[in-house]
Amino acid sequence: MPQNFIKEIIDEHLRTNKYGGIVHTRFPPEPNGYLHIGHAKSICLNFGLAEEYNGLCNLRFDDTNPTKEEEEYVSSIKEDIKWLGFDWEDREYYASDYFDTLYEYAVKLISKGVAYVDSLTSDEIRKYRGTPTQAGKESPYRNRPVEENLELFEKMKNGEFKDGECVLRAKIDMASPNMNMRDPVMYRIRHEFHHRTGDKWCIYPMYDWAHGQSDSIEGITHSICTLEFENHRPLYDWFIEQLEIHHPRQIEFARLNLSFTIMSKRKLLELVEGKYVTGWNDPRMPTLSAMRRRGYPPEAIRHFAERVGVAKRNQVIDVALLEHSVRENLNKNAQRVMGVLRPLKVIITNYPDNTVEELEAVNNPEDPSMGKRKVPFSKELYIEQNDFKEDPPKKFFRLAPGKEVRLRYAYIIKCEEVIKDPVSGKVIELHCSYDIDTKSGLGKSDKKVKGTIHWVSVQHAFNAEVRLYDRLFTVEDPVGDKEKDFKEFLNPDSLETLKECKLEPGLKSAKRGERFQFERLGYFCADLIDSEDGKPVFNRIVPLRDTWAKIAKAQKKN
RNA sequence: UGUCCCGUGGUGUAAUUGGCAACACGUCUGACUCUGGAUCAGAAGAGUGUAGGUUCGAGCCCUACCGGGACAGCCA
Repeated sequence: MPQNFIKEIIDEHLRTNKYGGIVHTRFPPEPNGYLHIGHAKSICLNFGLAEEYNGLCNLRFDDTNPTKEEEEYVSSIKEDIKWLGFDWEDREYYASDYFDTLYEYAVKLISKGVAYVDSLTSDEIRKYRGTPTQAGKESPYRNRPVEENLELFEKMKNGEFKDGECVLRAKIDMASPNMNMRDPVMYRIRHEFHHRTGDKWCIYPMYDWAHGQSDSIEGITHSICTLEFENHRPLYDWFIEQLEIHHPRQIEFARLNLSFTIMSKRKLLELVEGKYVTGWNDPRMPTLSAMRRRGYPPEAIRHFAERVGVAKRNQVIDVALLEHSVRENLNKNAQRVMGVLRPLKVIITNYPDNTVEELEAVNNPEDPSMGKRKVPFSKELYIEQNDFKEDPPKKFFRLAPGKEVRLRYAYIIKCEEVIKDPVSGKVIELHCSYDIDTKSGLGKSDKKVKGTIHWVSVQHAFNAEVRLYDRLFTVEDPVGDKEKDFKEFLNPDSLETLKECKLEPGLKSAKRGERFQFERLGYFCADLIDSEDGKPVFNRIVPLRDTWAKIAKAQKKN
C-alpha cells in the first residue's frame, strides 16, 4: 500500500509504543444493504493495514437498529468480503454481542452523574438542541437525581415505556459548538424484534454510544471511518474517557466516489425497489455482488482500491480507472475467443463446399502457457455487421466493396459482391473470394492488409444471448443537480440484450463465472445466474479500448 | 455568520519531514502488430487556492483572507 496519512499516524504510534506495537482494525458494516465499491475501499484499507502491519482485522456488524437490519444483508456482506479475498477468521462480531456490556457501561455513566433519562419528546429534543450557530437549551429532566435515573433506565430496559416515551442521554454540554456534544442520545426505545437478540431488548444503543465502546471491547487500536464522523470524534473520545476503558484512535478518511454512478445505499435501494434495475446484483449496479456477476475479478477491485489512495479530501474517481484495472487484469488472464455479436453472413465463393478446416488459434498472446485451440472454418461465415461498410470513411481498415481484410487465424478475403434485401435495401450477405496462399502461419504470401477481423463459421456457430452494459447514468455526478432527481439521469441504453450472437463452438461449455476476451470486442463473463449448462448467457464485463471508435467520433465531429 | 475538516496538472495520489513537484489514469503523437487490443518510445499539461511572513531556501512552518465539505435523526 502506498504511503498515506493513516500509515503515518500508525507509524508514529509504533514509534511511541502507544498500543504496544499492535495494529488491530475492524470493518464495521451495518447490515442494512449490500456492499458496494465504496465499501471495498474501506475493506481493503482495514484488512490491508492489518496485513501490512502484521495485525488483525475484525468483521463487526453494526446492528444497533433492528428496524433496518436483516439477516439477508449479513450473509451477502460476508460473501462479498470473502470474494474480495479477505479473511476475518473467527473474529466475526456483532455490536449486539455487547448489548449487556453496553447496558452496564450506561449504568456506570448514570451513576457518575453524566447520563440521564430524558422524557422530552423527540420533537422537543430537536427544538432544545439549538442550531449549529445557536446554543441549545437544557432539558427540564436534565437534573434528575441519579437514583431516579437508575430506576427509570431499568424500567426502560424492562419495557415499561412505549417507543419514544423517553431516552437515555449523555450529560455533556448543551452549548457546545459541536452539535454532537449537546447531550447526545445513547439509548432509544424500540419494541422490535432483533435479528440476533430476538425479543431480549427493547432499548437499542445509538451508533455513537455503541461504536466506540465496541471498538474498545475488541481491543481495536485504529478505528478507521469516513469523514462524516470527524465531528463525532470528541464524543467518541468522551465516552471512552468517562468509562476509563481501552482507547482506540479514530481516524477519518474520504469515502470513495465514482463518476457516472451513485454510492448512497438509500438511493441504491430506491433503484432496487423501484425496479429500475433487476436487483442489488444487477450487473449495472456499483455493488460488489453486481460486479462479481458482471465478471469483475476481485483482484482488479483490490488493485483499484490501492490505486485510488487514501486521503481526507472528497474524491471523485474517474470510472476509467476502475475499467482500466479490470482490463489490465483480464488482459493477462482471460482466454481469447471469437464471437460475433451482430452477424452478417459472408460466403467465400471460391472456397470448396463441404469442407471444414480446423485452424489453430492462440488462447492468450500474453501467456503462451495457456496454449492453443482449434477453430473450425468453412465456406459460410459470420462477421460483425460493423466490420463492413459500403462506403468506408477514411482510415476504415475493415471490409468494403473491393477491399481486403484478414480473417483472424485464417485467410485474407476480398469483398466481391454485396447482396441486399430487395425490399429494405439492407445488406444481408457478402460474397467474398479468398486467397489460399494467405493462410495463417503459412508464410506463402507477402500480402499485407491493414485490418484483421473476427469471424465464426455458420455451421459450427452456436447461438447465445449476450448482454452489453454501459454506465448506469448519463452524467458524471447524478446526485449533483439539486433541481433534478438522480433517476432522471439514468442511462436508457445501460443495457442492450442481443439474442442472436454467434459464438465459436468451444464457448458452449463455458462455466458460470468463466471469463473470456471476445477478440476485438471486450471481456465477457458467463452469467452466474442465468446461464445453464450448455447454454451460457454472457455479460460484457468491459469493452476493449477502441481506437477506431475514437477516430470515428472525431470524424463525425468534423 | 458557530465548531471541525480539506484546497498540489483534466482526475486521483505522492514529494526522503524545509532542498528547484513525482507516479497512475486520462489526453495526444509515433513505432510495432494476423485483436484499431496489448506492448514500446515520446509529448502536452500544475509551479502547489490567494496575499503576506519566517528562512540561504516553503507544497511542507506562521498569519490573514478566499473557496469547498461535514454537523441541527430517538439513522449509521
